[in-house]
Amino acid sequence: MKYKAIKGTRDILPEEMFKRRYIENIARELFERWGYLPILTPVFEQTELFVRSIGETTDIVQKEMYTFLDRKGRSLTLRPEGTAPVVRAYLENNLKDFRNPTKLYYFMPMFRYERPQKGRLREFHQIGLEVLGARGPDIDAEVISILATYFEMLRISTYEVKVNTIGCRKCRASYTKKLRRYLKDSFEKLCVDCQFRYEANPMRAFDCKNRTCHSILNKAPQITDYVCDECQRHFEGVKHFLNISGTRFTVDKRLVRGFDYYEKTTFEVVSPLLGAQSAIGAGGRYDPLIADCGGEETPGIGFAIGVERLLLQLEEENVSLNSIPPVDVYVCYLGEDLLDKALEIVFNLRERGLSVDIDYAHRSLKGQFKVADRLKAKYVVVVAPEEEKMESVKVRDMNSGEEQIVKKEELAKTLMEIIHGG
RNA sequence: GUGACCGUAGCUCAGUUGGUAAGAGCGAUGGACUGUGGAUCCAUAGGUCGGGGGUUCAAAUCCCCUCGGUCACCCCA
Repeated sequence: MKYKAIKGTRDILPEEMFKRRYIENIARELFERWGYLPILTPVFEQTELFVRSIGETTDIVQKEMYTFLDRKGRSLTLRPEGTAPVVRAYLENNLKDFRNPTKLYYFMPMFRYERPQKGRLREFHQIGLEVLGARGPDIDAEVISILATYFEMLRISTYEVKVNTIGCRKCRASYTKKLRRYLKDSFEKLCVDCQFRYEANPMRAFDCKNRTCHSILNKAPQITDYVCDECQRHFEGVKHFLNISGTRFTVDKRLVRGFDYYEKTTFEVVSPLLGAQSAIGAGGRYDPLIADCGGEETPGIGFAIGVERLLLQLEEENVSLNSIPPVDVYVCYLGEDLLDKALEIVFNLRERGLSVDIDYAHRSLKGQFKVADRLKAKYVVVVAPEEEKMESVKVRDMNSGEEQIVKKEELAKTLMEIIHGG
């Protein structure tokens, strides 16, 4: 084979497409019931949008973006995440005048140049949701609880919702000083990554899995103990409203997000079943982002779910999803000269709304039945000379094996009745 | 970007110390059953042994490079 799907990408074949459509449909149904509307943004954007929103020093911007020049030398980037594009679209289209707050959801592919592993691809898909223009902790709780509700609707049970606050820019600045002061004494013991983080963003050290770092950070001052009064009140509010909504969650003081635009509330849904890439969904509040993108001061919050990880989780939990649906009727014909008659029936039944198929590979009758079986056909209609003489066909119930002769003029009605009516 | 393991038919795999082993099962197609599927039996098709180079009389097998996969680090959905 000459060509292959490029590293970290894959084809999504029919069987998986139906599973994806199922989880997508559940998301649509749920999100729209809660007042969220769909949006789709272009796969690429000006590189600058991502650099400024996600943050110059983040891994995504520094080494994971698919960035290229177009034919006029403009730098473009395949979107690595959904929030910045949605914010851009919100501002560009003045969506605040359409609905305020603006509640949106999306289902889009994302691109990151990473080394593929379980639950991590270079092209992957996210189901995401954003609320622009709502400031209070009540909306934070709504966003987190819709995420949890979604998992419940999918019958996922082995997961945990973690919630934290990372403070706003003001309180984070003073906290960062305190954290640096604490880390200074053990600086030599930190791993090289954390030594780098010490300067760039010391809070990220809480994510470090290095044992030494982990134990050092265990005794470090916690952001939750140092946030300003407003952030503290906000966080208490989030927990309060989460309790009202009946959402189960745990507070994880080590939960830090990787994008610069987050502040205050952060949250994550993790599963113990997925290996190293355990976050199925995650998000947070990003109040500074909209102003950073050139809009007026507007609060925002949202999350994204990794579709491939969600599918892995469903697999791990043995949740059975409908895949390729069976056909209602498979039409067989005995002899080439009855093809015309068979096709008339096929078109007629399709017009009535039944899913109908026929053999185009000129198989023997037995071969046609085998195909019917493989397609899980509920009924087979046989067009054959003997019945044709009586303007009739034979109808076989593929489950029971029972057969009956049916007048052609009554065929559609009869089939509609036994398939839908019964 | 780093490391470990792994690439043989559409799928799952077997292939001995390098020496007629290019093989099995499943699947596909056809037949036994000339008008009937899900069972059985038979037959057929399908492979540059991931790719390239090297060692050798001889390479799926040994060596090097490369591409890809898997998992972990890292990062994150």
